[in-house]
Amino acid sequence: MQPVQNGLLPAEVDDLHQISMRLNWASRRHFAHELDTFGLTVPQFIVLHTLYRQSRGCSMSELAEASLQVSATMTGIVDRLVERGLVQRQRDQADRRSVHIVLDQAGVLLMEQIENKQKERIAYLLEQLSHEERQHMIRLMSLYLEVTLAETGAEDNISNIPISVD
Amino acid sequence: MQPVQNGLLPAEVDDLHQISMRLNWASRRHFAHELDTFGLTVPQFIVLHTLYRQSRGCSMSELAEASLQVSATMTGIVDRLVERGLVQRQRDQADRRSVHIVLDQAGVLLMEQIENKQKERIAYLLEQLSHEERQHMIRLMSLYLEVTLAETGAEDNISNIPISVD
DNA sequence: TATTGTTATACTCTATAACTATA
DNA sequence: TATAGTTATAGAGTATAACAATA
Repeated sequence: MQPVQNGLLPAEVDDLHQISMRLNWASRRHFAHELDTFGLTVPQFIVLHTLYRQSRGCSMSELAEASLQVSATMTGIVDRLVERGLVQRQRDQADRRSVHIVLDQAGVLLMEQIENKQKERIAYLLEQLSHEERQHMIRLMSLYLEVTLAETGAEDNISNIPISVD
Repeated sequence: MQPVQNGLLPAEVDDLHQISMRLNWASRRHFAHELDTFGLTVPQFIVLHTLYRQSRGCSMSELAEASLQVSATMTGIVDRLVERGLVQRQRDQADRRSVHIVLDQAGVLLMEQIENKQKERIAYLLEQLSHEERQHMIRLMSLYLEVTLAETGAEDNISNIPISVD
């Protein structure tokens, strides 16, 4: 219980360390099981989500960067999404090396279903809090996300893809 | 911007939905890369962490439950930890069906290193907040964890293993 | 019969390295 | 020569089903 800096207590560090590790793992498992009921894996969902928010589509390299993946991994994930008819590969006419990925109609419908279900769960959580606490939660989790992304070396990520093509 | 219930705004739901998804994915990737520098995978670390906090060891089924995994998966993970000399398998004399897993000396040393490094990162994050905000963060993330665990159907988890053997 | 744990199997993710096609 | 993407390869996690040993 010795103060360290800025009044920071070792017990606070221990608590948040423990909680963040447990939350990371429990969320991962929960997320995977929830998506499994829709026949999706987590990485597949991340790709669909990226495309869902970028309705004009993405190149493979943009998808890879947004998903924090190398391009070879992205090839396999997109292969399976194409097989399921959720996305389409389109050759770029301007630069024929590039491949443009777009959501298919079935992909859009699936994402609407999934995101609605996810938001119900978030709403349930937030209903237990006051308006002030909700704002606090959003701010603190954003901070946590920023610190995490900064260490991962990603300037940006899935919700805010660095698109240079325009 | 229509209030829904308890003054909850759709925009708040959207924000937290977006943030929690991004945080889930970014943490997963960050966590995996950090552990890779120690030659570990995330599931391997979860098992080591469970044993680290339960110094008397665990049975395979306890490990599986604490890690939110089925036992067949646990067998493979423990196999690799044994090969690396981080844990040991011991036959239980009382019930010879049961296998007791304990951390090896090398496993203890490795966990000390890793957890210290992780706590440095948490401390860096917390130093940016006031004491009140830190307490808020701990409380709100605990709440989030609880809701997640409740939906996963786990009464308990990695830090608080349901040990009946005693 | 029931329980504990392992084996067999099949699929997905992941990274690295080598490769093709295009610029 | 450099870039975009794919293929080949190897290893790890995951779940289901079948199985062996023990209770």
